[in-house]
Amino acid sequence: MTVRVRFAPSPTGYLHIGGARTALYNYLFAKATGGVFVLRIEDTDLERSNAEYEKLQIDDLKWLGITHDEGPDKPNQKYAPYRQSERADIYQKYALELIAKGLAYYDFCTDEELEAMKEKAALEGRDPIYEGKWKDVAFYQEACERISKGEKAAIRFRVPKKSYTLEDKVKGTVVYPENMVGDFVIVRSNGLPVYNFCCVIDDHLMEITHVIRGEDHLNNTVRQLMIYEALGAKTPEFAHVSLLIGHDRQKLSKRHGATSVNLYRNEHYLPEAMCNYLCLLGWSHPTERDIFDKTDIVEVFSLDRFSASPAMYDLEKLKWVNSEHIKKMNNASLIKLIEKEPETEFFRTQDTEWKMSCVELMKKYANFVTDFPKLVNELILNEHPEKTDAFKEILAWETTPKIMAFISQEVEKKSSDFITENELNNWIDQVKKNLGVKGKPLFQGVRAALTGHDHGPDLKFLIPLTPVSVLKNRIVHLRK
RNA sequence: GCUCCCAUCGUCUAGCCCGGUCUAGGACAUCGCCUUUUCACGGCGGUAACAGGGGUUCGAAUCCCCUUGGGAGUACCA
Repeated sequence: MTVRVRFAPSPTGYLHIGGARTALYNYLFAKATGGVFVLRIEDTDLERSNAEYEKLQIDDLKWLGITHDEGPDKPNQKYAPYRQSERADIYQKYALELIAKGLAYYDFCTDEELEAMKEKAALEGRDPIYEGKWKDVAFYQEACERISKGEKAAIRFRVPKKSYTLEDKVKGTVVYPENMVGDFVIVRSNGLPVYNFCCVIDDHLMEITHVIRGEDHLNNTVRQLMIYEALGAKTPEFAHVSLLIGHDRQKLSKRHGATSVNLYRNEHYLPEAMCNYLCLLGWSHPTERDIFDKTDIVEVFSLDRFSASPAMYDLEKLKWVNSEHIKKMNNASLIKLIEKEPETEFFRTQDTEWKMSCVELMKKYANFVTDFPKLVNELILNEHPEKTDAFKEILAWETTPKIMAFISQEVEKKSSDFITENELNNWIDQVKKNLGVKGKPLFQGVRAALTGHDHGPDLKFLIPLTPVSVLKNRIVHLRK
């Protein structure tokens, strides 16, 4: 039996970090088992759903490299359509079937009646469980007549009086007691079916074998178990992954800041890093590796390494993972990415050799691709570096002004575009011999004279990357 | 409230299922030291956790119960 998994987002907003994580787990599981990854759109809530969001979410998924085998954007597929809004007749058919079997019934209650029931229940300290006004099979004939006359009614599922047990891949055995839920609506009075109903029918019809989704669905599952049973359908395996939480330990949501994938995409985070980090929240590598890409992980991915407790989404660690992926990346690809960044004219117009050594040097300090232009501007192109206290302190050493005078004189003499590492070493040697400076005063002095900073990348790599024209202007600025 | 789920360093986690090898391992962050004739690189190291209480057992982070804490669900949303 081939594994078939699905990711089923509602197109009611941007792709969320948490959604991306569940999608990733499904994708990984499909790849690891040679299975099929299905994308299904759960857009039965017409008021909140929006086709634009569907497209945006698919784009974000694609950006992350989480590609589906089946979905609404692919033609001629066996299980189509993949949008719930296009499957209304299917749900209708099954709902009618359940009514015919007495497993569901029409409910003519008005919103006001329902509201009154809820208030009464709240007052009595009970759960607002539907009392079953139209539950009696004796109403069946009457209900059918009213419906055939065009009257509107919701369809409710008749909840069996028994408890249910789920063997969850992550949570273990979960027991849902009898009376946990009241008869619930499966089709709204406007004719549109409801999530718990569609979901089961689709998973059944699409032959989904494993449902990997967020823990927020764990309580829902009992309703779904009931429907599988009523349908006489085989239940898939379930894996309820723990939720992502924010710093306040609440379920991650918009108010925690950057929680949509497109924000990270816009900031040019590396998609591989994003997946790497997301994968690690709630799942652990069998050999405790923490930097990997999808191809590595597919070989070892399994459902038995999930943590059962929620995981806090932490930007600091994401940052680190991203920086590790930058270091891992080859320089040529990195250069391509950097050149797509704004304000990189100078970078783009240099020769390959320059770019290669620049990237090689800067990647040690960059956490994000967007750091490269910043680094280049700050470290290489800045002609007017801020004279920090640390710089002024170095300037106050008695040897520093002498070093500056010498360096300035040497730089002034240069007519080439760049100075070489050898030339730099030469200057350092001369300062050492002629001025008798060595050790910390020497290097700090030379660094201060050339860069205006008290720290930074190795001078022998940094200075040969800096245009002589910049050096000249910078030194004038620094000596003032 | 009710139902379900969860509980190891500040954070992500390994270990738990199959009790001894755990004076609890790794990673991020943080701190310190070393090295590179300077430094934001690199190397090494430190601080830091089994929520509490009862059992079971020769022995419990690991099994059971209770308490506490946290989370989720409780819709004609998904």
